[in-house]
Amino acid sequence: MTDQSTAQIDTPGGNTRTAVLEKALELFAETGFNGVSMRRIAQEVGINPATLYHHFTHKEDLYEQVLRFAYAEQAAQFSALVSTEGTPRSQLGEFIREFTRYIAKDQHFFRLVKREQLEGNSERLKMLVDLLFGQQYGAMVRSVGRVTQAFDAHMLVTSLLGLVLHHYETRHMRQFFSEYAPSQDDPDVVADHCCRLFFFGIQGEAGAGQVPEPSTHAMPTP
Amino acid sequence: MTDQSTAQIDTPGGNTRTAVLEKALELFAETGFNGVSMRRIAQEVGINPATLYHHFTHKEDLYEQVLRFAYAEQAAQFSALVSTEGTPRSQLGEFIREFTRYIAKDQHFFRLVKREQLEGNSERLKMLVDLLFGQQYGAMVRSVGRVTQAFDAHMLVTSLLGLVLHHYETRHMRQFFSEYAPSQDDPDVVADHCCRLFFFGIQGEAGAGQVPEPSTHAMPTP
DNA sequence: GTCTATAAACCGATAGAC
DNA sequence: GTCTATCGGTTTATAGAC
Repeated sequence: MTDQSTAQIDTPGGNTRTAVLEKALELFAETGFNGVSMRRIAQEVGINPATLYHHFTHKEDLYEQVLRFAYAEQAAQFSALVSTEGTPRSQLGEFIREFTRYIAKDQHFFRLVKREQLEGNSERLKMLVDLLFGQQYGAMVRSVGRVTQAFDAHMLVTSLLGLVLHHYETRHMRQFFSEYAPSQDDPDVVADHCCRLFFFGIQGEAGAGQVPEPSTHAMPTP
Repeated sequence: MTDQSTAQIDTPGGNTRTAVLEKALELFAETGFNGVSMRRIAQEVGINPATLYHHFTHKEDLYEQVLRFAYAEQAAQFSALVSTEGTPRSQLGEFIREFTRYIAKDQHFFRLVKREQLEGNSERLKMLVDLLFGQQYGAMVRSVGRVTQAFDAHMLVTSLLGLVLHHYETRHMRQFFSEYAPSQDDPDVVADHCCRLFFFGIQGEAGAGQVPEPSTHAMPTP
C-alpha cells in the first residue's frame, strides 16, 4: 500500500530494506508464503523481527514488495532476451537458447511465478502481467507472428515457454526415472532439443538434426 | 508409517477416513501443506479436529496418505490414456487429445504434483515415480520411440507433457493478456494445437493444418 | 531505525470421558 | 470412533525505549 516503498526499489547501497528483499525472495521461492515466518526472515538477514514492521506494514506487504523487487530485477534481462538481431527465425532460435540458459541459472524468480500461478490470486497475477510479462509476452507474440501465421501466436508462445520450462520444472523428479541421463539437464542440449522440436516437430522433414543458426556452441549430432 | 492405513485406501463406503482424504486433497492442492491447518480440514469435513488424530498419526502422515490416495485414484485413468489402439503415431495423437481433456477436467491432482515438484522433496518425488509416474512414463517413452528415433525419447516425453500442461498451468494468468481469447482454453483447440506443433513444428511442411487421425471431433481450419 | 518485551491469535498434538 | 478440553509452542503484529 505504501507508495514510498515502491519508489525505493532501486535505492543504491546495501541498506536493510534491499537485504531483506533479497533474502525474502530466496525464502519465499523455496517454501512459499506460508512456509516462511517473519521471525525466520529476520533471523536470516540478521536483524530483529520487529524491524521488519518498520519497513513493511505486514507480511503480505513484504511479499508484494518482494514480487515487485524480483520483477524489476529480472525485467532488464528479459528485454535483452527478446531484442536480438537477425532474421525473425534466427531471433526466435536465439531466444530459445538464451532463455534456456537463463532459467537454468536463475532459481528463485521462476519458482515464485510458478507458485503464483498455482495459487491463482487474480489480483497478483494481474500485477505480474502489468509489470513485466505483458510487454515481454506481447513482444514474443509479435516475434512468432513474424515467423509463421499458421498458428495462433498467443498459443504458440504458451507452447514454447512450456516446452522449455517443463524441462527445468521436472528436474528433481526426472532423476528417478530409469531413462534419465545427466546430459538431459544440460541447457545447451535442452535448447537444441526444443529448437528442433519447435521448428520442425518430430517429423523433422526439412533439415532434421539441423537447428537454424546454430550460433556459437557445438551441436550434438543425434 | 502405519501400514494399516495404507491398506485401507480402497475401503468401500463413505466413511470418515475417505471423506477426510478427499477434502484434504482439495485443500492441500489449493493452498499447500503449510496453507491448511488441521482445524480447517476438520471443520470443512464437519468433524472434530481431535478425530483426525485417530485416523492419522500427525499432519505429515495425513499429507502422505492424501498423496497415496490421489495417486491410486488416478492410476487407472492414466493407464487408460496410454493403452489406445492403432498405429504408433495415431496412438500418440490420441493420447495428446485424451490427456488434454483429462487435465482440463481434473483440478486437484496436478496442482498437488506441481507443488511437489516445486518443493523438491526427493523422498516424496521418488514415491511419486515409484507409485504412479514410473510405469506411465516408461510406456510413453516407448510410445514416442516407436514414432521417431531422431530424438531422445525421454526428453521428447518431457517436452510433450510441458507443451500440454503449460496451457493449463497458465490459465489464470493468460486471461490478463491482451491477446487472450477464451477459445485458447478449449481442450480440443489446445489438443489440436499441440498435435500440430509436436508432429510438424511451426514450419508445418508435411500436411500443414492437418493432424494425423483427427478422430471424432471437428478440426479448426486456420 | 533498531531494539526489548509482549499481546492476541493460531497452530499441532494429547488426555480422557462417552 | 467421536467428542470436550487443554497444553505448549509458534505465529503475526504492536507498544515503547533508545
